[in-house]
Amino acid sequence: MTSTSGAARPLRADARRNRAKVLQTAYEVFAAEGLGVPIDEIARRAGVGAGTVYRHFPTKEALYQAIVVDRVEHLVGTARELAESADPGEAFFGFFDLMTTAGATDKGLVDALAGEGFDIEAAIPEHEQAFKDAMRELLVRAQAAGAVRADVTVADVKTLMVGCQAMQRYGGDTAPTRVLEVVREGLRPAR
Amino acid sequence: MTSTSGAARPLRADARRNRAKVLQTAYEVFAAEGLGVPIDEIARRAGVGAGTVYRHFPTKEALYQAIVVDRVEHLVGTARELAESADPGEAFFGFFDLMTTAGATDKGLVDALAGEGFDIEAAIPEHEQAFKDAMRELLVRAQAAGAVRADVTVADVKTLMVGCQAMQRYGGDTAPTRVLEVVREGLRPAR
DNA sequence: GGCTAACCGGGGCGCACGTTCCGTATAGTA
DNA sequence: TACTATACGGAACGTGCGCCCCGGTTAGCC
Repeated sequence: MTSTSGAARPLRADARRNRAKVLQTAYEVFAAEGLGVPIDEIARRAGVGAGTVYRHFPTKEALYQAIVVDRVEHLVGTARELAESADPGEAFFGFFDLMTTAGATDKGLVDALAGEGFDIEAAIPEHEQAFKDAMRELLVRAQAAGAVRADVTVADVKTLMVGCQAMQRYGGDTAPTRVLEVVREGLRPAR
Repeated sequence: MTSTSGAARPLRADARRNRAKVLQTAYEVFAAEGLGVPIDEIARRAGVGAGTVYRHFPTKEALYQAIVVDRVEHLVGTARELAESADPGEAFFGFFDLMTTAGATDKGLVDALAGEGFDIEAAIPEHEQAFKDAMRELLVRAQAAGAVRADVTVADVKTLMVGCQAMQRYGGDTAPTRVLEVVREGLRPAR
């Protein structure tokens, strides 16, 4: 939840407060209801005017870009921590679960990953890259340990994650446990 | 691509022609670009006025409901044919492929299944039911033949299909073959 | 050919949403 | 306390889209 870039003059106290409130509110609302929520609504829930939102984030896309970047950075951090852990297979599947769970709780992230509303890869290529790198680490280790089939690529895994997130979001009547279990099983080496 | 219900007075020739043109155009456009395309655009491409579209389909939702119903009926028919076929496992996975392929070529269907824009289950419960019944037939036979793990339900399979469609639609850089292969593998009985 | 009911087109209404503008309030400073 | 740069709020604007309406046209029938 930090700033966008280069150090401009320090914000006035009220401005910094409002910026934080907007960011926090937007994070919660987007996570709960997806990227379709109007700016006015976010402003209202944050207790500020719409103009204030636009002063801090020149465009709606800039707003959830800030949020998604933060989210992705966290995920990358977690992935790196997991890569240190003992069991490569456990680490990989732990991260896989984390990502799919994130999809269940954060509708905004799913929208973003699915390109619903804006295009991550084009908007923040370096974060996309960092994410892929972290995941590659987990993947190759798990594959070397024989926990994951050798022929899947990082792109495959990412695609599978998106699919699993869609399942979580969609499958209302299904317990998510079993469908995720199916995908995990499919990722294991052939019998 | 038939009518909605009860036999009203037969349509005039030009009306029937226009209705067909709209339906055909809408089918193609929705499939190619999803349900987000404006009615005016469909009217334009069909070579009619927007008013004409609304005379035949009182609402945008009614329009793609007509299309989705038609699509689902076809799929159910195919599922029943497959259920007759020799190898239950082949039949099941053949249908699974068919559904995921449908997702790749028909963006509108994916939107509809995912509840993006409207809710199938609420709108056309009897078709939803027929779809589930046909799929159950395929599933239990495949399970009895030991081709599919015994603990997955019809709802699970449907959820997995939606997920696979999302993968197709999303995974631009990935060859869809491998990710679908992973899911299929996961559906097989435990080793 | 003439008559009427059915149908057509496309302009227009209402609403939602992203974005901008400007008069007002306030934090920071001397 | 007085002064100013900075920030605030929310009314207002433009656009896009679903949907309706009405003057003109045409199919079907005598």
